[in-house]
Amino acid sequence: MVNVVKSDKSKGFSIGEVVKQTGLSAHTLRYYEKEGLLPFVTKNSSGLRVYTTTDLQWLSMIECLKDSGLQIKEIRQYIEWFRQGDSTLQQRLDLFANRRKVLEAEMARLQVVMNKITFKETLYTTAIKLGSLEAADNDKAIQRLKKKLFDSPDDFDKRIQEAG
Amino acid sequence: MVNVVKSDKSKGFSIGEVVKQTGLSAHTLRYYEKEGLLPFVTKNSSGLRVYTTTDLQWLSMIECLKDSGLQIKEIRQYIEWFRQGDSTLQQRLDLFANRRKVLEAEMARLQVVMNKITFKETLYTTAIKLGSLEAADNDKAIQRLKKKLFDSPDDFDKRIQEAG
DNA sequence: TCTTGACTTAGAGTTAGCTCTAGATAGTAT
DNA sequence: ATACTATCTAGAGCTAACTCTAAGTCAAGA
Repeated sequence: MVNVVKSDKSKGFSIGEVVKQTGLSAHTLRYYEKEGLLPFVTKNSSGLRVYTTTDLQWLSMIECLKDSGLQIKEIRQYIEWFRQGDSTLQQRLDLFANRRKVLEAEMARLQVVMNKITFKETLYTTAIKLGSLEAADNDKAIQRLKKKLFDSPDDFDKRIQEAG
Repeated sequence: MVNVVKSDKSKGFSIGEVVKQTGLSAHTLRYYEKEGLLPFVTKNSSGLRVYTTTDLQWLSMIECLKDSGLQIKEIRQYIEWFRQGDSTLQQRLDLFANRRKVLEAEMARLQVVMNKITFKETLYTTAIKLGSLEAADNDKAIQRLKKKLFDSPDDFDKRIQEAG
């Protein structure tokens, strides 16, 4: 009934099997390959792609690098460095060190946004309780919270309060 | 020498002044307006935009919502709710509550990525010290660290190790 | 043999969020 | 008067990362 492309597990996986394992679409897998992210994928005598366990490991690494905010072309650069061997260890270390710094900055940024959003959540909860946004804005507890959260010397909000 | 458009501070700011204050480009400010994010901006008798302090407050709010991951059309929706008054308090509260959940998930995700990147940084530091990536991979301390970080039951990396 | 379904390719289309261009106007400086 | 600068509009162009289309190949099942 079901027509499954068998790709002889000892030799690797078909693109359909990789789709199931990774959740990526076949389109995306071919796109990644065209962009140089999967330089190890081979084809069988019929022209079908055969993915090895190493290719799946690379897809996992690509996912990690993407999640860290790297662009496709930067991931390709990393893979090229990998293929060049130990002479590029320093470049790759630099890339990871830079990623860590970017991630740290991003997490700090998100924490600032989180504080603002949480304040708004409190503000609107109070507004619903009191019946209007204006009443909540004039609420003493809300004003104290706002002062506590945003009246630090270098916060932009000290000068320009957010609307809404 | 310098030709500054004077927009009578008591009545507001020119687009050039807003560019300086916000760091956004004039193109972007007009684009936001076209997309419905600045429905309060008026024009003077010459057809030039005049921004008020309220508009600057909205730009600050827009920045916050964008930073929280909201799309432009979702921000427009929020602004429409705001203009509709207290009858939409619940929708706005829901939006903020949802934002907080999304931000929490995003921060958790970033922490996972951070662990992986930090491991890679340690791995490559060791590789440079030992002279090759293979030597670092075989290093006992590295293997212990890898086991400690990634051998939890539901980590994908338990089954598919990352390459590179 | 015919059909089905998974695969192949080259290349076009999509989306978000800008970013820029061209040509016009209005006010200021020399 | 002339030049300069800031602004205006409509609409085209750009980038990243997909996402899809059309037309074709290939192997297995009824």
